Amino acid sequence: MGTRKGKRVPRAVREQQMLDAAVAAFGRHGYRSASMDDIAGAAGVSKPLVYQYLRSKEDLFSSCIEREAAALTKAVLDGTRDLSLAPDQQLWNGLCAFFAHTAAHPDGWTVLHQQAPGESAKFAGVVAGMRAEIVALVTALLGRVAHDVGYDEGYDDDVVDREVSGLAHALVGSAESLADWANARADERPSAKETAATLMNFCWAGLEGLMKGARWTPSR
Amino acid sequence: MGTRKGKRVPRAVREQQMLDAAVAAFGRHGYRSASMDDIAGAAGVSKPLVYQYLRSKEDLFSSCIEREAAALTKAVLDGTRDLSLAPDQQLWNGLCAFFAHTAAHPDGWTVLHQQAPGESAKFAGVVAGMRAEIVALVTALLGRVAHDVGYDEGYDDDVVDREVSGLAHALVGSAESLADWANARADERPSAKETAATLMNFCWAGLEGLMKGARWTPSR
Amino acid sequence: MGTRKGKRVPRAVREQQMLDAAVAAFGRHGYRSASMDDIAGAAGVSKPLVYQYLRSKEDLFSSCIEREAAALTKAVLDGTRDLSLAPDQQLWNGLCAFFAHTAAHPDGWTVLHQQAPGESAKFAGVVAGMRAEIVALVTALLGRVAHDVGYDEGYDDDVVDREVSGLAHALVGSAESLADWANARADERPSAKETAATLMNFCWAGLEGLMKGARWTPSR
Amino acid sequence: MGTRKGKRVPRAVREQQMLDAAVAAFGRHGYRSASMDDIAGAAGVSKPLVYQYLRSKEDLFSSCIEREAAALTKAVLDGTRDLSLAPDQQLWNGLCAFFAHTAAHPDGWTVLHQQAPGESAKFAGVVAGMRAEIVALVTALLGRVAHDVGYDEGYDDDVVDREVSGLAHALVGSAESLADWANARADERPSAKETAATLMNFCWAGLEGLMKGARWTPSR
DNA sequence: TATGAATGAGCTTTCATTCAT
DNA sequence: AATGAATGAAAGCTCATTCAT
Repeated sequence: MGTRKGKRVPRAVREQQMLDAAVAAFGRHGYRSASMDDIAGAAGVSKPLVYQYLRSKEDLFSSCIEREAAALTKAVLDGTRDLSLAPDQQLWNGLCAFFAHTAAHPDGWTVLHQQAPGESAKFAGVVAGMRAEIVALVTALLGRVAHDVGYDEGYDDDVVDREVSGLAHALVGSAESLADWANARADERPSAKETAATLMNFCWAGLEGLMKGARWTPSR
Repeated sequence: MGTRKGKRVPRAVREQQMLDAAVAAFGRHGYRSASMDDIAGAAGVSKPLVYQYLRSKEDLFSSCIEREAAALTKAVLDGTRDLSLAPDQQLWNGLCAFFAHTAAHPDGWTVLHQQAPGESAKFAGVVAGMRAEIVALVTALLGRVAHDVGYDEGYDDDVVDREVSGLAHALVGSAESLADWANARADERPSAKETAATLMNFCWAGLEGLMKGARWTPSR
Repeated sequence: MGTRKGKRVPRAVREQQMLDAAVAAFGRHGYRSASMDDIAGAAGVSKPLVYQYLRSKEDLFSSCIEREAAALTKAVLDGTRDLSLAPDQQLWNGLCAFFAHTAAHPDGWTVLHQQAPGESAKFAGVVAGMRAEIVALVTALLGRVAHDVGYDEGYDDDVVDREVSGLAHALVGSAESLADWANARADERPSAKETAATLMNFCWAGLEGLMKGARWTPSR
Repeated sequence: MGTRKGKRVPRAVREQQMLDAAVAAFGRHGYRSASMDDIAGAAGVSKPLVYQYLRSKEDLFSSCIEREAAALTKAVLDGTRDLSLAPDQQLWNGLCAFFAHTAAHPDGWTVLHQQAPGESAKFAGVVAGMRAEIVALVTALLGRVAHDVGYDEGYDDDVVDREVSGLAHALVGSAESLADWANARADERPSAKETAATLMNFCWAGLEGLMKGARWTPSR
C-alpha cells in the first residue's frame, strides 16, 4: 500500500525524494546536525544510495540550496512577469508570490535564509546570487516609479541610483524578515496576501512620500 | 611581558577571554563547526579549564548568546533613554546605537542573528526575548507617533495595535537586514549614521504618510 | 564501430577482457585499493556481469594470479625446453624469456611479485608454487653444472644439495629484483637481453669459481 | 600487574607502543587490511589517541616506514663502520648486520619490503631512499675491490662504473630475497651468519672471478 | 588554578555484493 | 547476455567530555 520496501524507482524520481527529505532535515536541524542516516531514512532509502546519487553531504546541501533557490526565484519572476501592469501592481504580485512560496515551502525557505548563509561561503554564494537577482528586480521597479513620478529630475543619476538601491535592499530585507515572522506563528498565521499587504502598505506609502521629496534629517 | 605561559589570571577575566574567543569562533564557523579545541586554543587556555568554567559547549554557547544579547539590548536602550526627545529623534538615536554596536561587534551580531536561531530552540529563545524587547520599544515609539498625529482617532484600539505592531516588525526586520548588509562590505562600509539615515529616511516618510491615512490597496 | 554499448561478446572473450582490466587495476593500485567498480568500468562492462563470470573479488584476484603465473611459468619453461644445450646456454635462454615476459607484462609481474604475497596466504600459495617450480628448474641446472665440473666428488650429496639449493634461491632472488629494477626505469630501460647479461655475467663467473672450490670464509 | 587499563603513560612512550603495534599489523595484514581499530586495540589504547598522536592512517604508515627504514639503515651502517677492515670483511659485517636485523624485526622488514612499495608512491619514496643509501654503500665497497685488483685499468671509468653499479644492485637484490627466504621458514631458520655466509660465498667467488676478467657471453 | 592523557559515541564515506528486469 | 537500482557492513576520522596530576 503505497511506497513499500524495495520498490525500484527511476533515478530522477528518487533524487527528488532525497532532496525533499534533505531539505526538510537541513531546514529543521541545520546542516551539521542533520545526519545522512536521518536523511536517507526519511527518504525511505539506504545511505549508500544517497551517496551514489548526490555524491557527498556538501553536494547534497548544495543541490538543496540550488533547487530551492531556483524554485523561489522562478516563483517571484513568474509573479512579476506581466510588464504591462503598473509598478505597484507588479510589486504586489511579486510579494504575494514570494510570501506564498515561502509559506508553502517553509523548510526550503529556512535552508535558504537561515542555514546556508551561516555555513561556509561555499554555500552562501548561491543564496547571495538569488538575492542579488531579486534585489535587481526590485531596483528596476523602484527605478520605474521614480521616473514616473519625475523624482529623478534635478538630481544626479548617481545619487538617485544609490538611494533607490538602498531602498530596494531595505525592502527585500523587510520581506525576508516578514516571511520568517509569518512562518514562525503556526496558529493564526497571516495569509500570503495579508503579509504582502502589510509590507505593501508600509513601503508604498513611504515610497510615495519619499519620491515627492519628503525626507527625514536629524535635527542636528 | 605579554600573555605568557602559566599566567595565573582571575576567574572573571579568564571567563571573558573564553567568551571572546567563543563568540569569534561561533560567529565565524557556526555552533557545530567551531570546536572546543579551537576555542580553548584561541583563548590561550587548555580545554579542561573551559569546561571547568563554562561546563559544556551548550552552556558556553548560551553564555555567549546571553552576553551578546544583553550588550546589544543595553546599547539600544541607552540610545533611546532620553524620553524627552521627539519620537523620531529617539528612533534615530536607537538606530544609530544599534548599527554602531553591530558594526563594532560583528561576530556577536552574527552569533545572535545568523547562528543562534538556526540551532535548537534552546538557543533561539534568548534571542527571541531580546528581539521582543526591542520590538516592544519600537512599538511604543510608533504608538506615540500615532497618538501625536491623531491617527488613532476613529479606529478600534485593536486595529491600531495590530497595524502598529506589524509596522514595528517590518522596521526591526529592515534594521536587522541592513546590519548584515553593512557588515558584509568590508571596504566602503557605510557608517552607522549613514545606515541609520537610509532606514530612517525610508521608514519615517512612510510612517508619516501612513499615519495620515495614505493606504495602498490592490486594484482588484 | 568499435566497442560500443550493448555489444554481445562471447563469454570466453569477455572473461579475458575482465582479467586484463583486473590485472592492470590490481597491479597499479593493489588488491584492496582496486575497486570492482573500477575494474568493471575499465573492462567496459557492468559490475553484475563481473560477478556473474568471476564470482567474487577473491576469485577474480585468484584467477588473475593463476593466469599470470601460468603464463610466466610457460614462458620460462619454453625458454629452457631445449635440453641439448649446454647448461649456461639453457640458463641464459630462461633468463631472457623471464625478463622479456616481465617486461611485456609489467602489471602481471607486479601482481605476482608485489601484490599477491603481501595479501593473505590464500593468494601467496599460487605464487609460491610457481616460484618453487622455477627454483627447481634452476636447481636442476646447477646440479648439472656441478656434476660436469666434478664438484660433487668427495662431498656428501646432502651438503651439495643444500648448497646448490641455496645458490638457486639466491639466483632466482636476483632475477626477481632485477626484473623490478628494470621495470622501474621507464626511460633508458635495459632490454631483456641486457638485464639477462648482467645477471648471467655476475652469477656465471661466480658459479664457475665456486664449483672449483673457491670459497669465502670470515677471517675469524 | 603489568600495563593495566587507564595507565597514564608519557607521550613518547605511547607513540612507540603505537608504532610497534602498527608495524606488526601492517606487516601481517598489509596497509589496507590493517584497521585502525585493530592497531589501537593492539597498542592497548583507544582509537582517538592514535589519531591525536599520529594524525592519520597515512601518517601512521609513513611513521612506521621511516622508523623501520632508519633502524635498518643504522644497523647496516653501524656494521660497516670500520673502514680499516678489508672490503670483504666489511661486506661480511654489513650482511650479518642486515640479516640479523631483518630476522629480529620481521614485521618491520615485511613492511619495508613487501607492503610499502606496493602502496602509493607516497610511501615507496622513503623505502627507495633507504635502498639507494645501501646500494651506494655496496657500490663503494665494490669500487674499492675493483681498484685493489687493478680491474679498472684499461677500461673506461664509465664502463667500470656501470658494471659495478649493476653488480651492487644484483647483490642487494639477492640479500633482500634471502632475507625474505630466511624469514619464511619458521622452523630450521638459518642464522643470520649462515645466510650471510651463503650469500658471501656466492658473490665473493663471483666477484673475484669477474674482476679478473672472467666474463660470460652467449655462444652467439 | 591549570593541564596532558585518554576515551565513548557518532558521523561521513566506501565497498563488495545482490535483486529485479 | 547484461544492467540500473539498492543495501549491509565496516572503515577512517572527529568531537565533546573527563580523569589524574
